[in-house]
Amino acid sequence: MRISEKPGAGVVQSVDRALALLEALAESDGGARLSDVARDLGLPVSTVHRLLTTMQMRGFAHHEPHSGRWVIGHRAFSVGETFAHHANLVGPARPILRALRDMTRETANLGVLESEEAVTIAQAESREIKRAIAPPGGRVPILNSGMGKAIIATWPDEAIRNLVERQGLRPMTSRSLGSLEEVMEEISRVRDMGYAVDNEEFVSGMRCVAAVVWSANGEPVAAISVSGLAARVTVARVPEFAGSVVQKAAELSKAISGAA
Amino acid sequence: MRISEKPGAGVVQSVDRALALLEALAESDGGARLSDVARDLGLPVSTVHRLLTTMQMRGFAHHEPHSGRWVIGHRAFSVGETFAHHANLVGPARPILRALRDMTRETANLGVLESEEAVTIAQAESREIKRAIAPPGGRVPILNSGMGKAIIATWPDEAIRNLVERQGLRPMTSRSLGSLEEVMEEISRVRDMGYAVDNEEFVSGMRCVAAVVWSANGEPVAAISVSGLAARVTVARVPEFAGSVVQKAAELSKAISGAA
DNA sequence: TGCCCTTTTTCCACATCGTGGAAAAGACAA
DNA sequence: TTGTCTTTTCCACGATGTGGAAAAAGGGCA
Repeated sequence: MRISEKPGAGVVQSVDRALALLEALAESDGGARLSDVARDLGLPVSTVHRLLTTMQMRGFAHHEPHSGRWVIGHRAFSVGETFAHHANLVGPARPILRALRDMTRETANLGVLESEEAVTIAQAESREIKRAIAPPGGRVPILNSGMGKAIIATWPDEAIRNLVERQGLRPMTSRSLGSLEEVMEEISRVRDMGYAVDNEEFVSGMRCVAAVVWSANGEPVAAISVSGLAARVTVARVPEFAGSVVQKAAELSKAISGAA
Repeated sequence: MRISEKPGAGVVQSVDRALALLEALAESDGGARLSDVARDLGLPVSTVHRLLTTMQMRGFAHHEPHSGRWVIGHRAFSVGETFAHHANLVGPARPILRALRDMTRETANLGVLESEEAVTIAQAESREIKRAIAPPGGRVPILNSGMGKAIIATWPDEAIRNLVERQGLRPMTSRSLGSLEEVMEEISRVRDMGYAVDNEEFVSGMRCVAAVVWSANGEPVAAISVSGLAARVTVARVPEFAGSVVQKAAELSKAISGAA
């Protein structure tokens, strides 16, 4: 991997080289020797050495004392890990949310759990009715939300009971879940169907259908939902909406795992 | 995170800054804005902008078109991944860690030794308490860590003495091991029990129970642990946790031996 | 042991390259 | 519209990165 390409305008040469170097280390299996990477990149050893020691000081590169080989450092690992958090969810999700909005004509949402609440992190608003359960950034109790229920339905029963015990239930409308039994029944319904419904449990007059989104490493990281006025998102049409939501949730799961 | 520290000798300023920038992006949840990181790092916006676009060209940083926020790029992720030639460990470990997390409700960890420190390479976070001893990529001195002790307990005494002599002890809390005698006693305890306990020896208030994972050819390659607040992971419950940890460690050992 | 060869590390003078102020271009809100 | 914010571009200056070359550190081999 020569560093052939001339440093495009407005690019910091040394940084560009350092990143190329990181990539070279990543490719080399079992670490690379200074002089080898230098040759591969077509750079003077002294230059590569300086870059490597700089990256070593920040833990992005690591010099194996025994083999004398350079490998990717732990810091590069921990920094890269955070890529898997939800910042990168939003990007791929947007076109999917828009498609979902256009299929259903209702508002499409993407949400995650954060400190035990469901948080909407992206949204494609209905073109017809500008009213959402929660605006982007808005928080809803997990058990009063379709997205929340879709996510925790993947948890073991024990964890769910625990959650209920820890934070209690907050019935906000007459239809909100009011007891642990109701919660467990509802959860088993969600598991059977493969999607969750918020049936006017947070705001009356608003209904919502949600499905879970899986990360590459098998964690339920988010949920996608469609929400709208109960008068339009009728009980009868829920299965229809659910089909679209489940499909799009699967699409997003795939998108965030596939992209490398 | 100011970049305060003067650029040590022999370090490339721009590269050092770029790496600090990556760390800042990683820390900021949900991305950071140009002017904010610039302020945080104490650097001119134009400089930060130049560094970011450089990193963007290589996919290490990514500019969310909608929110205008900068996040860690996919390349940083894929490069960081290779940190572990232990990759073949991490894959099989994930479902096992999740199961362990669900059995215990505490955070489950997988770690290896690297250049004489214990490094966490995978984790299933507790759903209830988001606080870990070390995040993925985090390093802990071997003798202040349950995982570290579990692994070196398989070494001959001579090698352990040698390690202690070479790197000394770093008592980080009042309970940390403080002398070679204490270490050897502790190690023999670990051997008797078949698991290691970090009893607030690295961070006070955090306790951890660990067991070793064996490779197909009988090398102690890793350790699995459960860690949590000392108030929840009480001394009385340690044997209970240990049962789960030992079981899961054995399961992983088997999984990585059976699989090619 | 001593010698030779390879690789890593340090050093330093030169000028390239990164720097950061400032101005321009956008982006929103009122 | 106008004002205030942020992002992006530009450019002259000199601090900073560069790479050749020399010194140091390994590592076989006899």
